[in-house]
Order: sequence, then structure tokens, then C-alpha cells
Amino acid sequence: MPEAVGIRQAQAQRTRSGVLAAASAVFVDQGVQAPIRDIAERAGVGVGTIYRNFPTRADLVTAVYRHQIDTCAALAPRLLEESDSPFTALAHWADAFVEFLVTKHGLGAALGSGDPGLENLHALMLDTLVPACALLLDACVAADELSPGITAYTLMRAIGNLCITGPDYDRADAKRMVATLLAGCRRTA
Amino acid sequence: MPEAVGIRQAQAQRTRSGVLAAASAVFVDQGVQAPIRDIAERAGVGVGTIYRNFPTRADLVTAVYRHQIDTCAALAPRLLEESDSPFTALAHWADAFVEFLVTKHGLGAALGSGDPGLENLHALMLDTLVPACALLLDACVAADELSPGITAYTLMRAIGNLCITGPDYDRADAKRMVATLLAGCRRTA
Amino acid sequence: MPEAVGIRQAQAQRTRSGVLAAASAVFVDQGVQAPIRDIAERAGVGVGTIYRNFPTRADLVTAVYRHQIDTCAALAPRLLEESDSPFTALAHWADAFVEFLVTKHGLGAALGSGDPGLENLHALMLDTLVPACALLLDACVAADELSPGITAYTLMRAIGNLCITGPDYDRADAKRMVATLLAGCRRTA
Amino acid sequence: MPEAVGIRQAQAQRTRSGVLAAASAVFVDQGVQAPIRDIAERAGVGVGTIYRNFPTRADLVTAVYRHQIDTCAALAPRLLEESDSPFTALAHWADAFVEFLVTKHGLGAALGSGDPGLENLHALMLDTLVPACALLLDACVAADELSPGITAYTLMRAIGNLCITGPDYDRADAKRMVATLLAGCRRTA
DNA sequence: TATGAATGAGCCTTCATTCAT
DNA sequence: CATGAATGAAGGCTCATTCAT
Repeated sequence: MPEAVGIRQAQAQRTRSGVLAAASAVFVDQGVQAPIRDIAERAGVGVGTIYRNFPTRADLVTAVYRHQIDTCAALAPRLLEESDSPFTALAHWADAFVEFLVTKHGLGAALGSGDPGLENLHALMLDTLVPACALLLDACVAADELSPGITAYTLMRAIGNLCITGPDYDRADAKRMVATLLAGCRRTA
Repeated sequence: MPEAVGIRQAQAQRTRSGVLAAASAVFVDQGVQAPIRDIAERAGVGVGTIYRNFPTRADLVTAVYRHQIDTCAALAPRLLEESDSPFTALAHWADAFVEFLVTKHGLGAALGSGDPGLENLHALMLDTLVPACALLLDACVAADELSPGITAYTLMRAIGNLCITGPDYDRADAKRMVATLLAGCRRTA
Repeated sequence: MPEAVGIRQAQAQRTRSGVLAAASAVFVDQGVQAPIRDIAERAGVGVGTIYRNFPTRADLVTAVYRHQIDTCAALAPRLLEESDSPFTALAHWADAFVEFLVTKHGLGAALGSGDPGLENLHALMLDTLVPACALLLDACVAADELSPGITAYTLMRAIGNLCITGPDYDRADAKRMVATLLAGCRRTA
Repeated sequence: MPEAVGIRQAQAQRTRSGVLAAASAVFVDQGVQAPIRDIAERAGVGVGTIYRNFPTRADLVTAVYRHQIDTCAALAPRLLEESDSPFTALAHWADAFVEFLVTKHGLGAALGSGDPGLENLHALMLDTLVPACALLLDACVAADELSPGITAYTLMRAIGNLCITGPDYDRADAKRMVATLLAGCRRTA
């Protein structure tokens, strides 16, 4: 019954997607530390289903953000082509990165917490975004637009930290501070 | 028996100090959300003793950091006098602030978490450090050394965020990024 | 697998019933303020199971007594039909109410305690028993068998209080005192 | 130094009185289950002092109410002399008893709870008030004004229960119900 | 594979009680 | 005798995680 298997697989895939969508929404509302049950309820599935598909919370967080991370990474080479200068490309890319982070309540804090359960996500970002960022930084260095000694990882981590928002420090503040940080990175020729 | 009272008060004070020391240590290990029991065990006291001395977690957190916060705030006017330029004073003060934050694992994250239970600490920093920082910022503005539109609170919040360290983003990185951020704040004359 | 679901639901129902039975027993021994843990142990379940089924203590208390309360309320119109006089019906109904209360150690005290957590139960009794009692009182008034100025709620509260038994004041005493109270309510024609 | 001893005793007596006054006030506000610490604070003494003078809560409760209980008991023979009929005297005495109970939040409930720690108080009331009440009841019986089979203890217990007030059953309701109960006790000649 | 009832560890908080001074 | 700091048992509640169906 190969067809039945296919149907079952498709159903399983649909379940997975539903969980991811629900988790994404709940993460926005409550942060990445939201109770698993809340996610299950939003997805209309049992908690067991979530544990089956995503044994650890980090697996779930990672899966939720993988697509957006990939998209963000893919943006780097495109911006580099389209922009007047490498630095402009870097600034635009940082904007996109901030936009990604700023709606994810608690993600920045979680990443910064050193939580060992989030190493997956950490690794994913390292593997995916760091090269993208490095591409831009290298271009900036080549164009002599950047102060030396700034690594992609450190910069991304700093940007990530700056995106931890709160009642008196909102998205606009984060954006402004990131822009300021980048201004500070610019080589003053 | 005034002496006996003195002895008891001294003992109570020692207990209080022991709790503060234990809390400080536990905060470094586990962050400011560490279980009260852990702090009590580390201090070698019962949980009741902690609740007696610090009814809320925020009271405890605040007490742990109050002295250092005060010291940091008092530094601002002194630096302003001693330094060549207001901006230099600001940079030095930021160094001190970073030094304070970077050894307190989790404090920055806690400040950034918006946790309602930590409003006391938030208020303490607002009341104490924001004016100190504002003093320096105002001086910089007066000397035309600073880009406009940067508030003391936002800057401190950003610095606090940049001080959330981890395995691959250490104190040196934080210091460098804060310096970079300040460089970005500097008016490009 | 509809059968499997049925089995699980049946199991859940059995658990719920077991909790209610255990709670009922523990309430007799310790009163309605008994620790949830004790009830869980008696029922052979975890505390979480009790919280799942009955989020608040009042939910549990209410569930335990709801059936008996309903039965008691349903008795009123029936007695009114069957009895020679409204007052006789009232007396019989009071007997039944006493019978209900007197075996529930602590329920009367709980109702009388004004505990805000038991408002649900209070409401249940108001909604269910007060109308039943009022039906009888109204009939008595219509038959000119009752002193004026006695409300159903007050009477029930008084009866409830009289049913708080102890070592030297047992069920028989409560019954006698309630009968005496009703005698005092009777219009002396 | 007999004088010094006398001074010390006087001081101790003053402390005791202060504790009793504080306890009395706190009992009115919070009921007889109020935290010992609250009483100590109100009295301006340490908790140890209360434990020294009143090892158990029941000792304290008993001491607080002993005077009022004695006064109430002493009222009975006086009312019997002054009143037209024994039953009138009983009614007046019940009023006084209600007045005593109704301001003591939780005392009635505590007495009714079978709390073993309150046996002292129970015993005190038995020893003091039951004879006083019995005096009146006996006089009523002798005057053929009372239904037979009502013991002083049971009647007092019933009155005590009727005095457990709450938000929707206040002092006036209690008074009315006690009057009704007594009306029910009256021999209908 | 999906379900969700059940479990119980873990944390919070209160307060009766002890005891060194 | 008085004090009140210290203790820790007790109970409330939440939620991650398991597992029988």
C-alpha cells in the first residue's frame, strides 16, 4: 500500500507544519519559553505529538526559525550585488536581521543565556548566518570601509543582544542602536 | 543588656551579608532567577531567613547590586572633572559600567527580560545610573561631541544588552562592542 | 480507533470519580480545607491530576456536593405536593437538608467561613437551594403559617450553622435544634 | 530585694495585659487563627514573650475571653432577679451571649471545628457558662415556660453556631435567628 | 503515529516554634 | 524574663515529560 504510506506521510508533514506555525505564533506572544501545552493547544494536537516531532524545546525553536534564518542568510549576497557599497549592504542586512530578531520575544535573551539546550539553534545560526555576515564584512574590509578586528560572529552576537527589547526599549530603539553600532564599525577615512 | 543586643544585631548583620554573598555567587552561576532554596543552601540558612530579610526577589537582587550601582553612579561626575573631554569621560564611565555588568552573569539579561518582579531593580538603575549617565551625555552634547537623539536610558540599556556574555562572546568582546557603539555615537565633526 | 478513545475516556472518568470519592472522604475527615496532596494520596493519583480536573479547590468541593445539592433542591416541590401543609413540607425538607449537611463534616463551617475561594459553592447553593427553600417559604407565607421577615437564604444559613456538629453536639442535637428553630418560625395562630 | 521582685512581677503583669489587649484586637480583625507574629507586633513584644505566657494558641484565646465569659456568666442570676419571667431573663441573657460571640470572628467556627487545641476554651465555657445557662433553663422549666429536653450545653452550642456570621449573614441575622430559636423553645401553653 | 491523562519534581511562600543572647 | 532571628515543615501551584491506548 505505497499510496497509504504516502498519505500518512503527507498527514505527518501537515501535522509538523501545523505545530511549527502554532509554535511561531506562541513564541511571538509568550516568548520561546512558552509552555509546550500552550503550543499543542494552539496547534490542535496533543503534547505527545510535539515531543515526537521535536524531542527538545531547542529542536522546536530551531525548526521554527530555520526558514527565516535561511532567508536572511540568502539576503546577504543579493544585497551585496544590489547596493552601492559593501557597507550599505551590511547596513541593510543588519536591518533585516534586526527585523527577524525583534519580534521573537526572548529569543535573543535565550541565545545569550548560554542555555545548553539551545546549542542547536546556536549552531544553526553559526553555520548559516555567520558566513552570510562574513561575506559582507569581508567585502567591507576589501573596500576599506570597516574598522579591523570585528568578526562576523561577534557582530551578530552584539546585534542579537541589542535586539532584546522591553517596555522602555522597543524595536525602534533597537534599530537605532544597531545603526549606531554599525556607524561605530565604519572606518573613518 | 545593650551588649547582648549588639551581638545579636551583629549576628543578624552577618547573616544578611552571608545571604547577599551567597545570592551574588548563585546569581553568577544561575542568573537572578535562581531558586531561593539554592541561595539559602549556599548561605547555610533556611529559606525563611531570606524571606525575612528580602521579602521579594527584587529586594534581594537590588540589595546585591545596590552598592556597586551607587559606586558606578558616583564615578560619573568625578570622571567628568578629571577627563580631557566629556566624551572621554563617557567612554571611561562606560568601561566601568561594563566592568560592573560583565561579571554579573544574568543581570543584563534580567534587566532586559522585562520581568515585572524586577521593577525595583529597574527603578534603582533608573534613579541612580540614568542621571549619572545623563550628566555625561549632556556634557557631551554641550561640547558638541555627541550625535543627537540618544537618551541615557536607551544607551544604558544598549550597553547592558551588549554585556550579556557567553562562551563565544566574552568580556573582551563586550568591551569592544560597547566601545564601537560609543564610537558610533560620537559626532563626526 | 473509537474504542480506544472510549476506553481512555472511561479511564479518565474513573479517575475523576476516584478523585471525587477520595475528596469526599477526606472532607469528612479533615474538612474542605484539607491539603490537596492528601486527597491525591487517598485517590492514588498525582496532585496534577486533581488540578487538571478541578483547577480550584472550590471546583472540587462543588463537584463533590453538586449531585446531593441537586437532589435536595428537587425534593422541595415534591414535598410541597405530598404534604398536608406547606409548613410540614418545609419541616421535612429541612430534615433532608440537615441530613445532607450533617454527614459532611466541615461543609457547614466552610460555608460559614466566608472563605473567598468557596464562592463557587456559595453560588451553587444560592442558585440551587435558595430557590427551593424559597418555594417552601412562600407557600408557608401564603398559608399564613410563617412569621414574616424570614428569608430563604438566612434560614438556610442558620440551618447550615446549626449542623456544625462536634463531640458533644451530634446529628441528633442538630436535628432537634433545627426543628426548634422552625418551630420558632411558625406563626402562632 | 523583695521590692525589685515586685517591680519585675508588675512589669510581667503589664506585659501579659498588653498581649491580651493586642490579641483581643487582632482576633476581632483577623479571627482567632491570626498569626502569632501579628499579635506580637500589635503588642509591641517579641513572639517569644507570647509563647512564654501562653504556650498554646488556645491558652491565649482562653485568656482573652475569660473575663468576658465570666461577666456573661455573672449576668444570668442578675437577669433572673430583675426580669418578669424566667424566659425573659433567658432571652436577655442570650442577647448578651450573642453580643459576645458575634464580634469574635471565627471563634464560633473554631469552637465548632472540634479543634483539639481549643479544649481549654471549650472547658472554660462548659464550666462557666453552662451552669449560668442551666440556671435560667431550670427556672424556665420550673415556671413551665420551656419545652422539655433542651440542655444548656446544646442550646449554647446552637446559639454559638448561629453566631457564625459572614458577608450575607450578619450580626442582625444572627440575633434574629437566635430569637427565633428561643421562640421555638418556648412552651406553647 | 497521535493522543492527552497522569505523574511528580520543583519552586514559591507562610508561619508556628525554638533558642541563643 | 524578653527578644526576635532563624529554622524548616507544610501546602499551593505549574509544567515538562512519559506512556498506555
